[in-house]
Amino acid sequence: MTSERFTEVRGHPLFKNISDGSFEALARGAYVQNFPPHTELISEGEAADFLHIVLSGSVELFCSWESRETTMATVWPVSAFILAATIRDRPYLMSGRTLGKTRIMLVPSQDVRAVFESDSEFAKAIVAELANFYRASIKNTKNLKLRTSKERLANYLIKCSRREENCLVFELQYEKRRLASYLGMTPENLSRSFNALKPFGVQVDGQKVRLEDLEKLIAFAKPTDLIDGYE
Amino acid sequence: MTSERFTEVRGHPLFKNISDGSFEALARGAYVQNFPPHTELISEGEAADFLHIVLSGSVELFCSWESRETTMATVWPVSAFILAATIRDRPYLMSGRTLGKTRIMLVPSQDVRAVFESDSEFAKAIVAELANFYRASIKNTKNLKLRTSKERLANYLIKCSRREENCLVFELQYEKRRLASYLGMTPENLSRSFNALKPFGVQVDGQKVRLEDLEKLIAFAKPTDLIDGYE
DNA sequence: CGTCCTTTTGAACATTGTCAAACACTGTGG
DNA sequence: CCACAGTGTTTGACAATGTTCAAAAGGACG
Repeated sequence: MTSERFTEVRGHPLFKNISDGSFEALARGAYVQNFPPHTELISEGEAADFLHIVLSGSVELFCSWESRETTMATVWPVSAFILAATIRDRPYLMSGRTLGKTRIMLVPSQDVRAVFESDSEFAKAIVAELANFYRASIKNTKNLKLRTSKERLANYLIKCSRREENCLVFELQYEKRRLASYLGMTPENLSRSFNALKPFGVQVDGQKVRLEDLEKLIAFAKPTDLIDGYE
Repeated sequence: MTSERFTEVRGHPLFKNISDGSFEALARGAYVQNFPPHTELISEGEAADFLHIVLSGSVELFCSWESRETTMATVWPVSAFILAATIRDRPYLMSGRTLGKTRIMLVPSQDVRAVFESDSEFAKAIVAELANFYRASIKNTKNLKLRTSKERLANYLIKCSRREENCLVFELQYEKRRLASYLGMTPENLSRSFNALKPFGVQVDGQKVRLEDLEKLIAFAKPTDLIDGYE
């Protein structure tokens, strides 16, 4: 039974409500591959031949232009990426590389498009997923255009804390240089921004972060669901 | 015959392939309204009660946070906006105001969601639309994070020229203060950026722009479809 | 002709980026 | 176990970029 091969992804919002037949059709041409750290999986400009789904590890999505580079997002399990390029049969707009050792499920784009045409439950799930992606991207733009780098960092830290039930001590999920790039600044500037947040109770030691006065930090950062909400 | 009321939008990608019955269902509760210039149609945070479609005039989408404001996009006829909020039944992430005198078609969100559930052609059209919006937003983020303000302006001008069959003389479509905000800078900085582009053949007089050396400007701006493409 | 608004210009300032060096951390190989 | 290279982080001095404030110039419109 083919559909039992990919139980890990069956519960993902994209596949939860589709028929067994549709899932079979997707699973038939799909395969799972293991990648070592720092492997470039896709490059911007390439044809979108496969829908990628991260099963374990993580993938950094980044973009380049004229020898500059910026981190756009990090994808954690279990999530799909480059869905829009796949469904529209357009070239990737972002490149992707593994951070740690990473397991990826690859589904041929033509199969995704075929099932999209035939299974309206799948089409609906794709609409929900794309709408969420779009709204996340709009929030990101607001964050970039309306806030200074210090404010972006403060709100990022609050978001980390919220994600772990408002825990006041946590580890940064990835290197500071990547975090800096994600937040739209240089590593040097990130380092200085951390220092500038000390008066608001932000303590950093390596990857460990302690928020000693969340109230004060929130008063400074002024987070709002319209920018910082998970949806 | 209800469906003959809204012939202007029948050819829009969202509605082109849907059944007459579906179009009727959308048209039944829909209405068209005229708005004077500078009228706020929607405010971020509000419930998305209607899908908006610009029939004539134009609408500025903008966002605010802590007394700062930024222009996110301008919507021209015939285009829908805030589709993602409508379909997901979430609050608006952006506010919208008319620029000139503007005619808007308003379709109740619940009708949009109902037809989305019943008509798979409509669902497919929505997928295409959302995917395009998402990719446009990613391109916008790349533009903001990878380029300086001068480079953003140069590429914007090239895009204007391209839109009019590479015409070297054209008018800016809206005020410079809005353009500045859209490009992520202050009006003062925009003014200086225009001056800084003079060596590349950029001549500005009021709203009129002349590109006297497109080759040179392109050599400076280095446009790419992966950021500047219309799709 | 004035009034209001936008745009431009200038100067001071703030923020962010660049470059170079020091430092810390990690893992390797002797 | 230590020396060492390689990488990432922090710091300082400086440069570039972008913002703010104030004022002048230009346009639109009654």
